[in-house]
Amino acid sequence: MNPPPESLRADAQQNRSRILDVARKALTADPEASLNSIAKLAGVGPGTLYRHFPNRGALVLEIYRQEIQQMVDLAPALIAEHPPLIALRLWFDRMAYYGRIKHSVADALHAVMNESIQGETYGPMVGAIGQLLRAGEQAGVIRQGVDAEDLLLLMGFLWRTPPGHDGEVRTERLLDLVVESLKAPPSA
Amino acid sequence: MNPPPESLRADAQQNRSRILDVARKALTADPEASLNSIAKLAGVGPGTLYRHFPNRGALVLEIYRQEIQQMVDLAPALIAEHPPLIALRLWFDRMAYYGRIKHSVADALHAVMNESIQGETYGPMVGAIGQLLRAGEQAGVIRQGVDAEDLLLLMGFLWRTPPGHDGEVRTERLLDLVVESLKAPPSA
DNA sequence: ACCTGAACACCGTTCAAGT
DNA sequence: ACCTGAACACCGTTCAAGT
Repeated sequence: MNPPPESLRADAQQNRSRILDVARKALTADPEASLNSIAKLAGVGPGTLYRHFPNRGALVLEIYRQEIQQMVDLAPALIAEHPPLIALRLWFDRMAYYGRIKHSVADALHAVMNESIQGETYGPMVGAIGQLLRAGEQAGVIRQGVDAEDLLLLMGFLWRTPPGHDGEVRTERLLDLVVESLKAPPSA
Repeated sequence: MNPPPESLRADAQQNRSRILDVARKALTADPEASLNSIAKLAGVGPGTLYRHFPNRGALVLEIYRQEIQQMVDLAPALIAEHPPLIALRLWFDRMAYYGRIKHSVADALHAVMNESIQGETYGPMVGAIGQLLRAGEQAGVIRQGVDAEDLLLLMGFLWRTPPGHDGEVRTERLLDLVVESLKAPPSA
């Protein structure tokens, strides 16, 4: 799927793809694997790795890009074979699959930290949201049975909104959408 | 808000909070600031920093915990002062504020990488989602005007779902919820 | 044109010595 | 009981020397 540029010499192309293969496995196993250790596993000198990928980010990015490319190619394929709503659902299912097995190296890089943070903060945050939901339920303005953890998870987009004015507008729109979906149906 | 444990000697308490203050600023400015440099800025030896926080994660976690605590305390305060739906909205507004200024150090740690990844993958992913949405619009089963970027942002919870069976169930439930909200209203 | 691998500055982490 | 700071193994990165 992203063949190494043909402009490279044959041995350079081989090195490049062997580095990528090794790096994907090594970084999936241990997100903090050192670049020197990856070079050694790939059987090249550290300088060779740096010739192809000037820094850690460039290497991770290339691995990530290959995975993204798979997702992008999948969309038209699903549209061709399924009704639109099914296609959309299947596409997001695949995205969920990547998230689940942490096959995405970019994501895996954060896993260690997220785990420790999760344990200490998840509970209190869910508790706070639970209070807000219950207050609304008792007042009859929020529908029954909304799960606080679900809502926290869904609200995670807040942490990934692009900076700047556009991001704020988008955030507002999404917040409206979510809050709207929480409202209790008008009573009969 | 999280005063250093009283069991610590007075000078240790001072060191601990000075380290946290310095670390919050330093890590916000540069997510990759070294622990040795933080120790130096705080005017303590590296050993002292490690005595209080055995690794980088522990330090980041403590900073993060202080910020979470603010959010948790805010919930009952808002409930006391506003109608429930307003309280809920204000709380998430505050959460959005943290996301926006990247004041969360945990988040800032990922910023560098996210930026480069963003540029290269955001476009193609939005394009793929756009295709899926348009296919549904043309078939009349997805409502008009849903923004592909909005949807990608909202779907980000997929990357943060906890592993294991519970996570899968929750993911399914949220996917259902989102896909449901995309459906076109039954035509008159 | 590309690769190797020694070398450099710096990192996280430890621990003997101090107070 | 806590702090200091030298020291260690290792990291990312560079670059002269090779083919």
